[in-house]
Amino acid sequence: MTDVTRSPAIRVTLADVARLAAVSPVTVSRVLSKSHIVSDDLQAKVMKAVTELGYIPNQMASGLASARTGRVGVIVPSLTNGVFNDYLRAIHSVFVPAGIQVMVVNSRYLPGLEESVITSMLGQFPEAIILAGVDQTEATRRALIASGIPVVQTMELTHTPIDINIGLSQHDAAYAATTYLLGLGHRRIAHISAPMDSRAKHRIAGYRQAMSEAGAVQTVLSVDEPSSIRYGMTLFAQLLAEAPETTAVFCGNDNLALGALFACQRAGIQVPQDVSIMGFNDLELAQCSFPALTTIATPRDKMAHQASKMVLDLIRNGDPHRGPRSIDLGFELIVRESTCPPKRT
Amino acid sequence: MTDVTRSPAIRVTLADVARLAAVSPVTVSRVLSKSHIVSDDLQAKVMKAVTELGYIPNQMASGLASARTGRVGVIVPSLTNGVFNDYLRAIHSVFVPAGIQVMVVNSRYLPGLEESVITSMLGQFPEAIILAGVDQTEATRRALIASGIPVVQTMELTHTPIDINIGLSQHDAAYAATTYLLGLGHRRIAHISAPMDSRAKHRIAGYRQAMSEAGAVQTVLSVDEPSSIRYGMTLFAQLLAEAPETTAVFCGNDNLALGALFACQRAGIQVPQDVSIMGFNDLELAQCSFPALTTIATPRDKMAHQASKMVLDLIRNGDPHRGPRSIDLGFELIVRESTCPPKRT
DNA sequence: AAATAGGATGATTGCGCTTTCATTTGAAAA
DNA sequence: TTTTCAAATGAAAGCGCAATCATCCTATTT
Repeated sequence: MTDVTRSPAIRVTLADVARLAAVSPVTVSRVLSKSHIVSDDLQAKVMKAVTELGYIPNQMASGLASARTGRVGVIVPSLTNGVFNDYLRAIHSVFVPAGIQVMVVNSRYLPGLEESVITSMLGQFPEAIILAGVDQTEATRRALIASGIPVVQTMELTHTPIDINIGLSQHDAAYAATTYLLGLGHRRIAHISAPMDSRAKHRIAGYRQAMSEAGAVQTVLSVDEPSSIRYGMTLFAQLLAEAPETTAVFCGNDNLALGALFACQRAGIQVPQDVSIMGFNDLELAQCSFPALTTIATPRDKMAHQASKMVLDLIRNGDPHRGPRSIDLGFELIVRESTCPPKRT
Repeated sequence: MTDVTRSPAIRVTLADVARLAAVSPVTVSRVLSKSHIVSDDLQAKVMKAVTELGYIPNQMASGLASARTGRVGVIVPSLTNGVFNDYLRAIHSVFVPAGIQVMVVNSRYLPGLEESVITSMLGQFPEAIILAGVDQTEATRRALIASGIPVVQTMELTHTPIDINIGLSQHDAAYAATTYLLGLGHRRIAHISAPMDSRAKHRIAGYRQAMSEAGAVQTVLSVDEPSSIRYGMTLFAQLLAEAPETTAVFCGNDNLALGALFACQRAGIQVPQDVSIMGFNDLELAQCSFPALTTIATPRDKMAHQASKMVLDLIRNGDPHRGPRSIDLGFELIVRESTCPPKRT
C-alpha cells in the first residue's frame, strides 16, 4: 500500500533532476524534449533520475519559455448532447496521436459564458481554437483575431467567418426534412425545438420556409432549456393538446424525437401510422429505437476531423495567410421507420 | 464587420498595460488580482488601458510566479455516459462561482490513458484533482501523492484511498438490485454488462453473490466496449438465443437497459409481462422510457457536490492533515414500470 | 603531428508575472 | 510645526524552463 503522508508538495524541478544525474539542466531538457542528440550514457542517467524523482515537467514554465504550449482549445456548448461526443472523439483522434493536448470546455449554450471561457482559454495560449457555432460576441471575435492563432468555427455556416469555417446549413437541412414530410403527403406538420443556440433557430427558420412555401400551417413548440428526452415528452404532450390534428412532427434533434416517441407509446399512439416522427442529427439512438428514427445525418465526425486536420497543418506549417474561408459539408436525409404517409381520413 | 487581417500575434503584456496607463506593472497586477488596495484614480486608468489593449493575462506566467493556478482537474472515463453529465454539472456548480477553473479530461476507460492524462494534468499544477474510480495504477498513485494536492476518488469505495474517497458500494447496489428481482419471484435472472471499469465488475460480483446465495443459475453476458444503447440491443438478442427461459434482465446501466427494451419492443416481447428489465444509475431516460425503467439511483450529484465542497475547503483553508478517509453515500432502489413478478407457467 | 570539423555539452538569458521589500505620500497625533 | 504611522505605489528578484550562444572533446584529415 502506498504511503499516505501528504507532505506539502516539494516540487521536483528540472534542476533537481540535473543535479541527481550530474548533468546540466539543459541536457535534461534536451533528453526530455528529444530536441538534440544526447549521448546514450547521459540519456540513461537522466531518465533514471527522472523516474527516481518522479519528475513531471512544469508545463507553465515550459510554455512561458518556449512560447509554444502544444495545446489546442475546443469549446462546445454541451457535453450532454450526443452530437458532441462524436465531434470530440474525432478531434481527439487527430490531435492526441500528434502529441497535442486538447483542452475542452463547456460553454453551456450561454453566450456570456462562452466569452469568458474563450478569454480564459486565450490566457492559456492554445495554438489554435475550435469552436462550435458562429455566433461569438463582437468582443470575443476581436480577442480571437488579436490572438493571431488559427480559429475554426464549426457546425454551421456563416458569411463572415473569423478565420476558417466548416459546417453545414442548418436552415437547408431543416428545409429538406420538412420538404420530405410534405412530400409524404403531410400537411399538419409541427416542429418542436429547444432553441438554445442559433443552429436550432435556423432549423426553425428552415421549417417555416418549407411550410410557408407549401402554404401549410406552421406549428412551433419550443422550450428554452437544453434539449433532452424529457422535453421531447413534454412538448409532444403540449402539442397533443394544442394541435391534435397533427400528423407529423419534425423534432429539432434526436433526443426530442425520442421523447416524443416515448410520449406516443405511453399515449397509445402508433408511430408512424398515427403520427410520423422525425429527428435531427442521426445519433446512435436514432438507429436503435423502435421504430428507428427517420432523421437528418449531420457530418459531425467529418467536420471535426477536417477542422482538426487543418489546424494541425496550420500549427505545423504556419499560416500561408489565405484569409477567412467557409467549407460546406452538407447533410443527408436518413429514412427509417418512424415516418410514413399520413392516414387517409 | 471585424477586421480579418491575421497578424502574427503581438502579445499584449502586463508591461504594455502599465506603460499605457503610466503606472508600474505591479499596480496593474494588483488591480487585476484585487489583492491590494489601489486608488480609484489608478484603478480606472489601468482598467481603461486593459480594455483598450484587449489585455488577457498570461495564466502560465501567473501560475509560475504565484505557484497557484486557480484550477482543479477532473478526470472522467467517458463523456458519452449520461452518468458523468450530472456529475460534471455538480462539480461546475461549486467551482465556477468560486472563481476556480475546472479542467475536464476524458480517460476513455483506458488505465494507460488515465495515467498519461493525470501526469499531463499534474504538469499544469491543478490545486486539486477529482477522479472517477479508485483503480489508478501504482505509478499514478505515487505521482498523485507526491503532488501534495488534495485528491478525491469518487464513484466507488476503496479501503485504500489515496486521500479522500466519496462513493458507494457498486457491489452492494447490484446485490440489492438482484435481490429485488429475486424477491419478485424471478429465478432466471440474467445480467448484461459492458465492464470497462471496475465498477461494472463489482456490479457483476454483486449480481453473482445474490444469485449464488439464492441458489439460482447465473447468466452474465458482456462486451468489452463502452456501454451504449446499441450494445444493450446486441446483448439482449444474444441472451434471447442463449437463455430464452430468462424472465428478468438486470442491466449494468440504463443505456444497456434501454437497448434491451428496444430489442424487446422489436421482438414483440412485452415488458414487464414477458420479461422484466432493470437498469442502473437512474439517468433521465430511465424515467422517460415506456415502460419507465426500474433502476438503482446512484448519488452522482451528491457525490460530486460533496467532493467539490471538500476540495474547495481544502484549497481555501489548507489541509488539516487528517489523512485518508472514505465516505459512503449509498444508493436507492427506484421501482418503476419495467419490472413485475414473472408469469406463472 | 598539427589542423579542422562537427558532435556533444554547458552557461546565460529572459519568457510574463507575483512576491517581497523599500519608498513615498498624506493625514493624524503630539 | 514636527513626528509618526498607515496607506499607496514602486523596484527588484525569481518562479522553471527553453533558446541562444559558447565551449569542449573526439574523430578525421592533411
